[in-house]
Amino acid sequence: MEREQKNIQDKLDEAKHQFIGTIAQNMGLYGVSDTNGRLYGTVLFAKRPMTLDDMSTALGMSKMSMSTGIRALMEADMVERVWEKGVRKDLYQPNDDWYQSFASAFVNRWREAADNNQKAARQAKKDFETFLKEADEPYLIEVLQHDLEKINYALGYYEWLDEVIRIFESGEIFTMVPPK
Amino acid sequence: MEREQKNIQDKLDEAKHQFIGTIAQNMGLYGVSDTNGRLYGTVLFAKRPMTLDDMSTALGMSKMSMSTGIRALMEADMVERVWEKGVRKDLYQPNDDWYQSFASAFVNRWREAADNNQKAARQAKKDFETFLKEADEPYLIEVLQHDLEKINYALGYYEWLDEVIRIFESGEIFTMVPPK
DNA sequence: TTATTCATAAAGTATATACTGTACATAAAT
DNA sequence: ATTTATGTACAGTATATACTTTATGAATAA
Repeated sequence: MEREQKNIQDKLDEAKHQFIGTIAQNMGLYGVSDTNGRLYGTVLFAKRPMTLDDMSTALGMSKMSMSTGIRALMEADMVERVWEKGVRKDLYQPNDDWYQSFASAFVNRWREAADNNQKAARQAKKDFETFLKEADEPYLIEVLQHDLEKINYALGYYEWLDEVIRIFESGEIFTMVPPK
Repeated sequence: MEREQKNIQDKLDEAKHQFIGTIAQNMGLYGVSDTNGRLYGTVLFAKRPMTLDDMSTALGMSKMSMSTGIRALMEADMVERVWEKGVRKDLYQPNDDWYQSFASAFVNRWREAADNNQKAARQAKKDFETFLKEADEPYLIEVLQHDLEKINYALGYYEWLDEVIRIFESGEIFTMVPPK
């Protein structure tokens, strides 16, 4: 019987390992590397908050990697540091609001890019319009009009994108598609 | 006057270069590398469809890079090959439905990941439940229940994510947030 | 058929990224 | 005050990625 329980334990570890491997593989979408994904999975299934040394032995990797990895996960708000009486080492546990993590990952990635692009497009539009006033060679004028069309299209798109991002940013997405 | 027009042309090129640089920088979000982003920008503003040689001289990079770059952009549906009578070389022009590109980029990235994760979670749940039936050591049972909670949470999340992706996939997003 | 032009494959090189081991600074424990 | 434990900076190494040059195969033109 002892033997059999041991087998279950092994099989459980194997099943968890499998699952963690899969989600880690896809965690690049959240801006988290493969290895840090496995790190997150390990912390996620731990029954208790883990220390860097725990993680190091669990994954068979250097403590330094755990240190930098956990920092990345903290910045992505995927783990949090907790304090426990009498424990000197830093302890980490999963911050497992995946819905919020998704929204944050999405917004963080797109917000800055969208803003930069919009700003650049506005500047380009201003420039092009100035050039158009100065130009009098037909070919150049034609080119400028063509370019302005492109820019105006881009500006419309950025407005739209801005609105889409805002839906995730404000949490409005959670009323449109309610969490389960 | 000729001199002045030349100046405008230069300034225009500079302004375009600036804009292209900015959008290229952020195009990583679409799964497109920096350089391929500039390549797209170049094709976008070209007055006529471009050949690989055109691009090569425009960007000062090897033709081979243009070849692989343009293939990546084709796969991302950002450029298309066009045919012109009497022209032997392949010609490419921008496929500039940015709204659709955004939706595709989003869906392509998340759909497969979400499906994989969901599948893995279902499998894990099945495994865990089997183990739970077999187990009779209290500690092990406790661990299994803890793990099952995590998995059930994950499954709920994947359902939600699936629905979010579906909104972009089906184009429903365009009625929720109409293009400008 | 032969010659030429074009796109791409293969191999090589340079640059960036991820990980490790060692060493150090900080803070708790004695 | 001294020692010990803990997290992180730094430097070095290995692996992956991006780009170029050279070579090859396919298709058109002569």
